[in-house]
Parts: sequence; structure tokens; C-alpha cells
Amino acid sequence: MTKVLIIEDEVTLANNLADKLRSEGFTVITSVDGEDGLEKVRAEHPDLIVLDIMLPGLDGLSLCRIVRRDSATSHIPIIMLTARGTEVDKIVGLESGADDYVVKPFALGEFLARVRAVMRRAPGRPVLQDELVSNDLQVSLTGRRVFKGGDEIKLSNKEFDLLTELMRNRGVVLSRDLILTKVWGYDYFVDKRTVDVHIRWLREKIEQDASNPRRIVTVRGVGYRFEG
Amino acid sequence: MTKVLIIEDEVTLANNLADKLRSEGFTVITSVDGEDGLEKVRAEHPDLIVLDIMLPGLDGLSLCRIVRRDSATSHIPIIMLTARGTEVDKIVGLESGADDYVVKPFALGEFLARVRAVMRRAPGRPVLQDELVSNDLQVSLTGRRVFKGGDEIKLSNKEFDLLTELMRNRGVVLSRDLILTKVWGYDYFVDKRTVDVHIRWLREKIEQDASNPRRIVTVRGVGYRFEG
DNA sequence: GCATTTTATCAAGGCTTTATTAAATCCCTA
DNA sequence: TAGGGATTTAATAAAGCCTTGATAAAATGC
Repeated sequence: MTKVLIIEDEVTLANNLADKLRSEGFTVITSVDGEDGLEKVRAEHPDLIVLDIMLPGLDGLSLCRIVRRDSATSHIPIIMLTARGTEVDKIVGLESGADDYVVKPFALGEFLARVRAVMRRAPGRPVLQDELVSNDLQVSLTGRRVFKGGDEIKLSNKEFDLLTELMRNRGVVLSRDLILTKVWGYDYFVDKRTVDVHIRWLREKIEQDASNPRRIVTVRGVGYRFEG
Repeated sequence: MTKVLIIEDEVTLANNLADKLRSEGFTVITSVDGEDGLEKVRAEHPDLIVLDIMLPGLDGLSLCRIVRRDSATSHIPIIMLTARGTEVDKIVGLESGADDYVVKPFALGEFLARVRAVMRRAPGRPVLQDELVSNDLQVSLTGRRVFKGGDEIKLSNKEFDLLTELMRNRGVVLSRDLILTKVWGYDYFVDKRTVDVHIRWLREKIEQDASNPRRIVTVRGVGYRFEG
């Protein structure tokens, strides 16, 4: 069952597309603005996003960028809907990260063909993992909650992202640079030492004994490694 | 055998990267301009593309876009090389579809870490060698850990790099000069004798009997050889 | 065997990296 | 817009590593 998320503020168009897709056996969710759309991307794990470039709130290009940045969503194929003329340039020239685009107005048949094409070349949908577990540590990715031995631990955003990045790469040393680009974003501005401080807070919360860390191990001169 | 295509017009940099990657067991192809690079992408089916953003002919961003669009190549991971500070950042900020970015200037070790990270995440990736094994000695490259008969041995950074360099060239005598350029970097400043000292520590840790080394053998007047 | 060259070993100083803490700043929410 | 947590910076302490230089030992050539 392929789930498609349509983010489009022209309700008539959205309904048309939804009907067409449903009649072809897709499951369809819709959203009429960018912020809500982004939430749904994260909550619903669609297999495909159909995204209007002009949206109230968060615009399509920004949304696309955000989706592409988050490793939990970056694999989801995106088809952009654009008005003829201006915006094609933006998508094509500046690279939005979209997999394909359709210029309005378009025939439903063509639209469907694009959907099929994009889905065909989408890499075998990765099994979405929502839980990271390590001994008595349990992380829910969609819920963004962490439990240690059944008790919830409150982590800040950065702490959570840092922890999951480390856990996703269990056993592998991650350099501060890599951590910064993955957690802070590739265009980060903060000092490398900032990572140390966050590691410190994290250890305080998830280690048995923060002064003798077993889970997040320092590899001098290189970075940090999550062990378990 | 993982094949990497480097598209970079600064020949010195390209060669450095190529050397480093080859010494890690990758197969490397290079190209100095965009059009030729694109041809090679199509002809050689690399498993990874390292792409400079500023290129003669076809620029990196456009190339990236084209690669991403073509279903035959869209799955290939791309690492972009960018210069910090210019407006290039902004363009990159709009998401070119690359999997990671490295900002020049960067350390080769950092570069390699990113290559490994990207390859690890790539769908249907070729299996990257992460283990060096020799009898009861077992080395994890990404984890930077060493085990002797199942027990972990703590090595310093230099010791680790030195050991892996030797192990990767099992049976081959490496001169101190070569060791220095590989482990310390091509612009090393230290004395040749420093190698001896590190070999000493290494033997202490990995040999059965450090005063009668079997694994790291001295070849008088030439260098050292790892035997097993 | 003797002189010379090369390697092994050791310990200490110097340097780099990381840990830790507190204070400053940012940012969201009420 | 004030309060409060989150984040970052800065400063200092602590830890760990690398290099050096001296000396001993070993290998080589004569």
C-alpha cells in the first residue's frame, strides 16, 4: 500500500489528484499548508510527497530542503508542482532536491505517469525504523522520547538528535565535524567544542556513571563512539 | 571493490584524495572537468562520486542535478567539496542533492571518515571493508578498535594508524619515510626515529613477546614489515 | 675483532586534546 | 516582554599522547 502525501493549497486540485491516485490504489493524505505538511511528513511516513511550490506558511522549496536534510525523511521521493515560467528555474537551477516536477496546468494522466516513474526509481523503500534500542536504553524516533529502564529521560532537542545520530552509527567513531554537519547542519557555525558540552549533558543523563562513560566513549583525537 | 570517481580540477588535491582512498582499498578514477566527469559517471558506474563544486565546463551543482535525475545514476552517493565563505554556500544551502559536504580545506582523515559514513548509509552499497584480521588480531576501522584474542587492546591514535597501515601492506616492507607520509601526513616534521618509538609501543601491545617480535618485523636499513 | 651504522629502549617535558563548570546568549512560551 | 530552559562560549583543569635526546644493544662490513 503506497501512501502519498499531497501538500497543495488549491483544494480543488488537491482533491482531483487525490481521487486519481486513490482510484489507482494509492492511499492519500492531504495538507493545505507547509507547516502542517511537514508535520505529516514526519508523522505519516509517506512513500511519496507531492508538493506545491507556492504554499502558505512554509514554502515548498524550504519544505523540500528540510525533508532532504532529515535522515529520517531524506529518502522520500518528492514531485513538485509549479506554475509555468518562473519557478521551474528555481527547482532546476538551484536544485531543490525534488525528484521530478510537473508544470501546471497538467493532465492527470501525465501526473500519474510521473508518479509511477518516480516510484519506480525510488530505492527500495527502507523499512522505517522507529526504535533504537541498546540494553536498557530505548528511543522512539517519531515520538522523540527516550527511556532508560522504562523511565523516561527528558532530553533537549540537540541532545536527542546527537544521541540518535550516535546510536544510528553504533560502534563507529564519529568525528566532531561529522556530528556537526549531521546534527547541526552542514552549514553550522558553532565551535567544535560545543559537541563536547552536549556530550557531557548526554552522559549525565544516559550513563550509569557520567565520569566513567560506557555508552558514549571518547576516542581521543577523533571523536565519539556509541557502544551500547 | 568500491569504485570512487573524483571530479576535481585541482590536480594536487585530486591526487592526494586518490592516494588516500587507494591506500584504504578503494579503486579510484579521476576526472578534471565536469563533462568528462559526467561521461565517466555513466561509463564507469562508480559507487561513490567526490565532486568539486567549482569545475571548468559543467559545474558541480549541475552535474549533481543531472546525476540525480537519471535513474541509472540517481542512487550513487555524492560528496561535495566546497569552499567556505563564498556565495556557493547559499546555493548549496538550497540542497543540491549531495549526500554530504566537505568544506575546504579539510584533513584527509576527516574526508575518509565521511566517505565511510556516506557509503555506510548508501542503499545497496558495496560492502566496505571494515575489518583487518590477522590470526588472533582483529581491527575495526570505523570503530578504531583492536582486539587480540577477543580482548580489546587500547591503542593511541598514532599506534592505530600505524598498525593499520602496516596491516594493509602485509608482507611488504614499509620504509620509515613511507610510514611517515602515510601516517603522519605528507608534510610531516618529525624525526625518522619517532617511528621506532611507536613501533616499540605497538609491539608491546600486540606481540606475544615484544622483545622477539613476530608480527612487526624489522628489516634493517629499510623499515618494517607486518607479517601476521 | 673493531669500527660504524642502525635500531631498541627509556623517561621526561611539552604540547594537544578533552572534561568540566560557570556565565552569557538565544529562543520560545506564557 | 519577562521567565526559564536550551544552547553556546569561554576559561580552566585534567588527562593523555608525542617527540626528543640520550644511551644501550644489535647488526654489518672490513
